[in-house]
Amino acid sequence: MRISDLITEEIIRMLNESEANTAEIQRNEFAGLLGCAPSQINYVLASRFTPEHGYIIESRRGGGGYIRIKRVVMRKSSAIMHLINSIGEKIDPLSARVVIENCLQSGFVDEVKAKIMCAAISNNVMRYIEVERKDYVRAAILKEMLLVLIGQ
Amino acid sequence: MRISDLITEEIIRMLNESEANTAEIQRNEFAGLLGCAPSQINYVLASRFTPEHGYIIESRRGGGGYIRIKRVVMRKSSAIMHLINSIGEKIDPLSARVVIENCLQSGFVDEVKAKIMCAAISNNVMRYIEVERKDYVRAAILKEMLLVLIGQ
DNA sequence: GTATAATAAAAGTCAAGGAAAGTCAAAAAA
DNA sequence: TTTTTTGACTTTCCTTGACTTTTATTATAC
Repeated sequence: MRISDLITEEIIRMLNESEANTAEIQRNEFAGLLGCAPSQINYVLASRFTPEHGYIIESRRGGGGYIRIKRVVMRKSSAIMHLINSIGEKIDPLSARVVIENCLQSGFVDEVKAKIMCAAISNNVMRYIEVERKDYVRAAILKEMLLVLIGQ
Repeated sequence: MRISDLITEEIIRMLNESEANTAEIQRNEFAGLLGCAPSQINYVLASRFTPEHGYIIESRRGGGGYIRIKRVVMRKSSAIMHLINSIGEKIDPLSARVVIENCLQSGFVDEVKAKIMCAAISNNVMRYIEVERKDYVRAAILKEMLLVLIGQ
């Protein structure tokens, strides 16, 4: 079996194990582990983990450097639609946070947008709402904001 | 983990704790605390706390010397602060739209963020709120979201 | 007592070296 | 021919230490 396939499989395995669809490696260490030349990692990333394949690579040189492979979830809009449907007509604060965190991890929103969304459903807002309505209002706000994302 | 990151984190922490967005250190003491060479402090400041990053450094040598790191609060922040104050405790739908439009025009937000903010205070959300409370809830949501922008 | 000189206590500069990742072309394998 | 593998070389970033400059304090001269 090709070493390239080994590398590919190992990265995929790491991605599958990761909650955030992200694998982080140290190139030299990783190469040593799999018994190949460090630059072969670059070859595999360049040939099989491109944006066209649905991946984003970040890296950093120097001491403590790393290579981070992110799997971007395609069919963004259907994923968001799914999220919206899962919310239903009400949602508790914690679940709402999870939904937003999910969007952030999946790359549907950046950090600022995530913060804006959190702010919109924060306790500072919700204290103006009658207790028995909070979950419904929270769901309404969240869903409206998520709908915007589908258009992007 | 890199020592540079430690230094960075510690400075940021001090800045966050400071009311005046200012951190003051003694280079040698600080380096000793974090276990690094004193000149590494200079490296971190030169590479991560430049004016382009939004910081200003002042220092003084000799006995009782110091390094002062100021986080520059840009005009943006005070402008947004002003906006928030102008909203008060309630706002009607039209004025809210104007505020958001303002942020868009001023470049404080991009189009997607503006749409998200509009969505959060849209009629689809507001219909869950009792009529006499709508303006207050709208103001609360809007102000919370604007607060996020100050951090950017 | 004041002015000057010596000393000490800081911070600044810079270059060398090390620790990573990136590039590219040639050789090998499929 | 195309894909894989390797290694030499490059670039970027981090760390350290030797040396310099500035400022404050103390000692000395008058």
